[in-house]
Amino acid sequence: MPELPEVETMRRAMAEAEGLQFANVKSLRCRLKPILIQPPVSTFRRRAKGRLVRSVDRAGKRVVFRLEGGYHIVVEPRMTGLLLVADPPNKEHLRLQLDFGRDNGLSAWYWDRRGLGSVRLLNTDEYQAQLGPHRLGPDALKLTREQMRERLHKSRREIKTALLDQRAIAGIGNLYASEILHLARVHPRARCDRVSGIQWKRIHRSTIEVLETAIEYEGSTLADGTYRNALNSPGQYQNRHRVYDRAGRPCPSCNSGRIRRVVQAQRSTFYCSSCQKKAS
DNA sequence: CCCCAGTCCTGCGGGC
DNA sequence: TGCCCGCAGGACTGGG
Repeated sequence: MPELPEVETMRRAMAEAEGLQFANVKSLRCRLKPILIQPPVSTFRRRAKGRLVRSVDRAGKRVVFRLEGGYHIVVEPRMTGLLLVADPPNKEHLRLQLDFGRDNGLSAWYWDRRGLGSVRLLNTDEYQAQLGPHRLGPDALKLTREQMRERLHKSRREIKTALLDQRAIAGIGNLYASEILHLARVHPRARCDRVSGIQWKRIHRSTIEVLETAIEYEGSTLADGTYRNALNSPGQYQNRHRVYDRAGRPCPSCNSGRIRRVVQAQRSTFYCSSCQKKAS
């Protein structure tokens, strides 16, 4: 499930397109229900063709190709989407081909098993409306400790649920929220308005630490094997998971507590009840 | 403001 | 062995 580290890994592979012209988009339709492509491929191609790729950025959990003329190609992988430059895990879930430049250019494929993701071409206004600051908060790797506290500390929500709110902070998903709170030794059910200053400091530091390390390891590939980097190789951060999907096993920090699984906002949360506290 | 359940979609694995 | 059902959780929506 691509979160910030996985999407950042995709972005780095796609950065090869910087300085090239967008050349073509092709639909590789499989028999499955098609993903959302907006506008339809022929219009997409006509509007984007020949435009220079000024930069390849990340907006939370989306890869954004910024084209000249104010256009943006926004790739949103959601649960099972991948951007590849090599052979895909299989052919039947290939959805789209994106070509940049000429002979020595870049061809990228969008692959998506469940098909919940999307690829969209947005103009400036559409981009602002759909991914502007009122829809997407500051990036989890860029905001300061004080910004993080300021954006969350008045809320009565539980901290784990609040970390998933992309309007508050962009990029953290279900897996890394558990990992961050375990490293920070903060209970996932702690109410934001009862989290102490020292705990905010630890949450902020842990956010940077977990996400940066996960990027170094090129993200997490879980047991279902879905996530791959652009060369179709698995990530390695799953080998460093502290709590995620490890219910019943001993806590890697205190070694005495067992990792528990609970459900918050219809999602699994993993934590250690002996080292993660609601207040301090 | 916030919470919850439902929606999209496919493949896997548990249970019988 | 085979089939069905529930679950995985990204983002979003509508109702309370």
